[in-house]
Amino acid sequence: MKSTQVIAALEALAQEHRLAAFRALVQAGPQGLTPSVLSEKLGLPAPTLSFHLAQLRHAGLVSVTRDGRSLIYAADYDAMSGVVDFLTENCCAGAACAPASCAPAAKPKEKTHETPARARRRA
Amino acid sequence: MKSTQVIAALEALAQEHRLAAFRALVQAGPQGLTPSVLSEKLGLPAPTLSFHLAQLRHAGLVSVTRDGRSLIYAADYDAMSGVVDFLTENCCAGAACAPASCAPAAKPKEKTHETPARARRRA
DNA sequence: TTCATATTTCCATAATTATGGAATCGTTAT
DNA sequence: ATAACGATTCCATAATTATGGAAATATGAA
Repeated sequence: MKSTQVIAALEALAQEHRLAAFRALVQAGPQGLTPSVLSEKLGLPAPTLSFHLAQLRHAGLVSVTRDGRSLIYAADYDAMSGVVDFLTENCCAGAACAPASCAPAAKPKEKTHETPARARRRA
Repeated sequence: MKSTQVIAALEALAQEHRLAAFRALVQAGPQGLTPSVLSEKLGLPAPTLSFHLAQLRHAGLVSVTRDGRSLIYAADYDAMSGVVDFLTENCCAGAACAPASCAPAAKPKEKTHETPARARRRA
């Protein structure tokens, strides 16, 4: 996954209402939820919610399908998985950041480094 | 980890320069890097970098210590781990989103749901 | 058709975030 | 002291994002 995609996803999730919406969609599972249900659940006016859902959609985190007059938004698990993988591989010290469910690896050693200034001070 | 903290962390990482800085710090390991080194590495003017490092700091993703005239920024692995855990637990379908390094669990079943409109249409 | 419902787009406004030069602060060397 | 260095804060400006009412669009019902 490219870092620009990851940034888009993080940007999308880094907002109270969007994170809440996404969590609700994850909870709802593959069958998803309609904007009106989400609007009710989250207490957001329709245009505001629509704006946020569009953000999530553009970030590739949710998909939309139509069912009659309703749209159905559903979480894209693969996309989310990609984000988590990126963070785990690039932004954690490898295995050190694996979820608790995995056999926890040792944290990177705290080898206190010899900095120039410290050496100078001692001398 | 509270969702407000997670949002702060995602917000911090959802920016090109900050994500790059954080990745560099993760790569650098516990001994960290100074702003001048980062400034060089990322090609950012000092005040701009300082601004972004402050964001990362406020989000709790990096720590700062002083060594002589230099400051030393280091990635906070625990914080990052907390973020990944939150995303894995709350924003993926549980095990479905675990990193590839873990035994991959089955994806949530795509049980195509019976929506009201679909039922109506058939009737 | 005409009407009602679900949702989005449009738009103006408010609020937040990013940028980088100039000035400032803390630390070390002379 | 004073100079030099590393880094931050200050500040004005530009750019982006969020908000929600009003209007428009699409679909299905009467």
